[in-house]
Amino acid sequence: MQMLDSPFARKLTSFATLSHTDLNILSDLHQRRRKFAMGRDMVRQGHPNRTVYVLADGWAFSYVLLPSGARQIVDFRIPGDFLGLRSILFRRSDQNVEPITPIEASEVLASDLIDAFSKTPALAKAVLWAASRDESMVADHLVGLGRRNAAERIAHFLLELGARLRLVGLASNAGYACPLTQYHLADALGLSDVHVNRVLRQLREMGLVTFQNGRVTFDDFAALVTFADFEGDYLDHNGPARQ
Amino acid sequence: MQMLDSPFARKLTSFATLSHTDLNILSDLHQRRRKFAMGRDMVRQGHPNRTVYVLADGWAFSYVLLPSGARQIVDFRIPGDFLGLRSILFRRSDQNVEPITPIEASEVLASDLIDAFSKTPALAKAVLWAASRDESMVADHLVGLGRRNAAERIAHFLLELGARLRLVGLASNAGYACPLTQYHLADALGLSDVHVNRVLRQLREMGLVTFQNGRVTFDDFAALVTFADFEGDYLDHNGPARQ
DNA sequence: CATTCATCCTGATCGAGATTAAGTTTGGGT
DNA sequence: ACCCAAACTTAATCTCGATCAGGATGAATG
Repeated sequence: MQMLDSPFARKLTSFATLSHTDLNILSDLHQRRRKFAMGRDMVRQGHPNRTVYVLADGWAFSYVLLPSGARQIVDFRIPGDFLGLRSILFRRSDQNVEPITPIEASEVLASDLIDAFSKTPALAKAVLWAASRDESMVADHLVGLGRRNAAERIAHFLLELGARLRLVGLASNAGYACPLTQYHLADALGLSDVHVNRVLRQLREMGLVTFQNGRVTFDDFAALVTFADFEGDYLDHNGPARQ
Repeated sequence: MQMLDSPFARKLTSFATLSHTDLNILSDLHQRRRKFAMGRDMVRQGHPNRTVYVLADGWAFSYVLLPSGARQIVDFRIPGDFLGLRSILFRRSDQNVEPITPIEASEVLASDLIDAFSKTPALAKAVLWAASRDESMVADHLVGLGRRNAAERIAHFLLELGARLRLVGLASNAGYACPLTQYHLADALGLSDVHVNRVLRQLREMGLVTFQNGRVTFDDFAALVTFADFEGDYLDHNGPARQ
């Protein structure tokens, strides 16, 4: 069964909360694979949204456009993540989602997902857990924007992204492949592109981390963790609590 | 039944998604009323948390403390809100919660709440909806921090808070009672207390809004909405989608 | 092969907001 | 009536990061 090999299943099963039957029910929900080209919105602000996607391959990000023209990226979505989970109960999306790379995603009808809650309460738990985790990440992001300077912000962000990617086997302590541009970083971290470039150079010259050629390399992981005051543990082994 | 008059029930029922039996089951879960004195943490960062509270009366806020000593307030909780919802599945809290005023809250055991999901799937939906709404608010907050200047940020924040309070009958277009200090605003909005004071004066002198003596007064609501580029609709009638 | 276009890089200048360092108002306690 | 601690207010100075104005590179397109 393809499902059991996907980053999604890998993440969920790593918390050992879903039984095999649960996973099968979830697997049945996956209606079809869809591909999305980069640069065009998958979900649009203010539009009703009746489907959820599970990202199988590729990266995307959700963002808000302000009338000033400024763009704030709220978070990045990597393989194994839900796309548009929040908008299944909120009737319309308050954010846009745009692919960074070509995307493959499994489509799930929101109504099917909700109906499945009654069949397998464990699924409701898992989905609520995913939502909680998303909120946690957004909250962390928020703390960075509010109370960290540019260098700490960038360092922290790169570490956090690494921690998430490690969960689905796409990163190590050495580094990871990363399709983001410096513009993405700027819009996510509330900085100008120029300044992101400058600070990245500083971090590189300090021998902490290198962000270049589509790759993030941790030159001195321990020092970077100290510098950014990063606590990566909350993502690692905090699956749904077992009763 | 006391439950049906609470801000909590008022909010949930206003979306017409919970049946009376659902509400009764939820009501049975409320174990006991607890009071908390202001200034002392109800939930502490890094501590396990096995209970959820529903705020019946008073205000609180959740925050993160950075090693630099800086404090970032993630959000404010007002009557009708869950407290610690995120940490019921995340085994430990990544944030602190501190009362602003004396608090009265109903305690719900996390395990009871989760068990109830199997009895009434509608409850799972409602809880997921609450979590989604929380995430939406945090995301909005994030956008403000990233891409709005101090004045827009403060104006937007005061409007958003007003919209939330209106939902539970604690505010009107004229204004609302607000126990926050300027320090709270500063730590929520990533500004210094001094600058908050300055900008509040500017907003007052522009005839937009007055934040004084524990009260927020909208001197020119329409102008303020324009100034802050506020879209208050998403809170109003976006309850769980009806199938 | 020339030409766009996106990405990345750099230096100079400027401004929003932080910091510092006061003073004032308010309310509670004794 | 007094003291004290919060909360609030204001002004002067400094710093971080934005903005402006470029140039360099490589990949994709004609």
